[in-house]
Amino acid sequence: MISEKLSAPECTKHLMAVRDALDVINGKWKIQIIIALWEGNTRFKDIERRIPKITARMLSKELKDLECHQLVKRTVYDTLPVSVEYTATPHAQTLYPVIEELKKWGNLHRKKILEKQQVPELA
Amino acid sequence: MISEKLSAPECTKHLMAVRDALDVINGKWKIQIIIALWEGNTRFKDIERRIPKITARMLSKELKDLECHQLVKRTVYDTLPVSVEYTATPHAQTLYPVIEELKKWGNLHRKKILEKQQVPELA
DNA sequence: GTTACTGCTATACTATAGTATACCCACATA
DNA sequence: TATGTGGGTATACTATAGTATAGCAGTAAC
Repeated sequence: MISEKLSAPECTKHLMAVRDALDVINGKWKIQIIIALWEGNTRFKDIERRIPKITARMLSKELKDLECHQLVKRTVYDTLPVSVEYTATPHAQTLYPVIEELKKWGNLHRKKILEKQQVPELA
Repeated sequence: MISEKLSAPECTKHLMAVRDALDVINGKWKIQIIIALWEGNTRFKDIERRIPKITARMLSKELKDLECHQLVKRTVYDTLPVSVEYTATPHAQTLYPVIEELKKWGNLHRKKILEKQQVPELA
């Protein structure tokens, strides 16, 4: 179904793109963080509180990763004490359809798995 | 942009669905394996040869995972010696749009990242 | 002066993913 | 008898992701 149109090198290229995407959104926290930002949580502690069980260490690391991938912008305000604002970039917005597809498929898959677990003592 | 329509528990539910999806397709090999099956590679050694650098150990483990998630069907034929056929299930087909979105976004993201790396000595 | 909040970092650990290498059985071929 | 193929498993390792806990600097509130 894919191979009909693609040569092997082309196919490898597509696989690389999929890998690239997964590498960026992979892990337990990245999508949660992006969504938290979309919800309007912009301060470090706000995000930390919004996402259950995340540690400061992970949040810090993941924010840096996301910034590096240009999905998050970090702005430091020269207040006393300094306040730091994290915002999702326009580029992060382009992830929306991906997340939607993942969400849809996650729900579909859950139903599929549960469906088989039912009807155990039918026959 | 998401929060406007969703209460916190609803949002958590959606996050769970995304997590479920990522848990299934996550890792270096699963999508590659599914695509190899779509391409018509059905025998263990065929798949192993089709996917560069995968080891028998990983292939074996990943095929079991995928079977457990009902994305792959394993059929043993009573030949001498036994031959084993792996096929993608119809349920695996439902992953197609997800993979497409990941591919599209992977390409978009690559362009985005490269775009910034250019123009270093413009000004 | 003590407590608490913000925005982190450091250290040490566990758990999971992935790699490398060798090996197994049953059969076929030379 | 040796070598190769199909379909794997066993053992041991490394690397990365994630957890747990503590602490620090600056400020502010009581």
